[in-house]
Amino acid sequence: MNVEKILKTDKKMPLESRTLIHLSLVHNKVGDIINSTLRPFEVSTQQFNVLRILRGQKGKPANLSTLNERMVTKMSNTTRLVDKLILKEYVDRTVCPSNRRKVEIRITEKGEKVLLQMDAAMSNAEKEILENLTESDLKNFNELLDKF
Amino acid sequence: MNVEKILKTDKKMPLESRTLIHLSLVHNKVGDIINSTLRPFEVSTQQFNVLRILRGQKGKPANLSTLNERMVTKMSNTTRLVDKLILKEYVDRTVCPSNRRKVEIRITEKGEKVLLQMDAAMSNAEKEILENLTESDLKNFNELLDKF
DNA sequence: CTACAATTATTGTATATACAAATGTAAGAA
DNA sequence: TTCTTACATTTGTATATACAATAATTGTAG
Repeated sequence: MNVEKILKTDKKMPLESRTLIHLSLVHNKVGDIINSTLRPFEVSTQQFNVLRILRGQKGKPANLSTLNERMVTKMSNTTRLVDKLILKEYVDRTVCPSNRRKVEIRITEKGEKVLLQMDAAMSNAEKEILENLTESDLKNFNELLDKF
Repeated sequence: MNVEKILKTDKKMPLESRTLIHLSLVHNKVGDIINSTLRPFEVSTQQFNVLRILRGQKGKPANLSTLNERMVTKMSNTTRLVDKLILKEYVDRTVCPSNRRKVEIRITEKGEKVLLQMDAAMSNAEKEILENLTESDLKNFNELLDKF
């Protein structure tokens, strides 16, 4: 990915701005690939993330705040995100008996099943996205990301 | 930025997935800072980008496809993005006389003026975002981004 | 010249997201 | 108890974005 070519400019950009633009371009490219990987399953990236988090709970239900902590979205969106997953019967939501302000969200059998299929597709997508990076590149890259 | 801490998990993630999540987290953080930097000026990041591109044209008008090429948005959104900038009187749009399918979009005096103020704010934001990265980090980082 | 295809931009519509306000529940003080 | 405050989630609303359909103009084959 060449920034100048994509932006169709030959102007010399300051390294700082160039870095942030570059980051954005890469993020977009990655996002596009992930979106189109998940499209056949009719879930968004965020919905996929919710499903993964719920599976990680290993039966233990998650409430909205927990989901929120581990995601990028805002609270209000998480509610509606879960609404959509419920419609697809991938998760269920019940009021928490010990504290009725809270909700308990769990992945369903059906949810687990489709999630497995998504995993396979996503794993391929990841390989495709990162095909030009060696393991040492990846480590290096993560270290740099840590500095942000 | 520590991925595991942010996701509040102690699970060992595969390096590949971790990298993509890490990238997303950093991108979000950067986006948040940029958004709040631009908020006082009541423009979105995309609107800011349009203004910068138009200034780069140095008087030469840009049409929608040109803007599009240099941005991440879709065509239809660019139309509405420009609509909003016109409302603020930061740009103007006229039908291209030589090819009436096209439009000519220019930054106005007023637009140039506020853009200068935004530049100053953004330059500070950039410094803040990148304060922990050395010049060699930045070069290194850009090289790695090129591999995506 | 006419008909059809290609180009450029806009509009319609559904979905997504941000932010603030509202709802319902719990916990603590007077 | 009742009042107040804090908590967890949901709803309302404005704005943003994606994608498909449409409109307007130009280019071109016959």
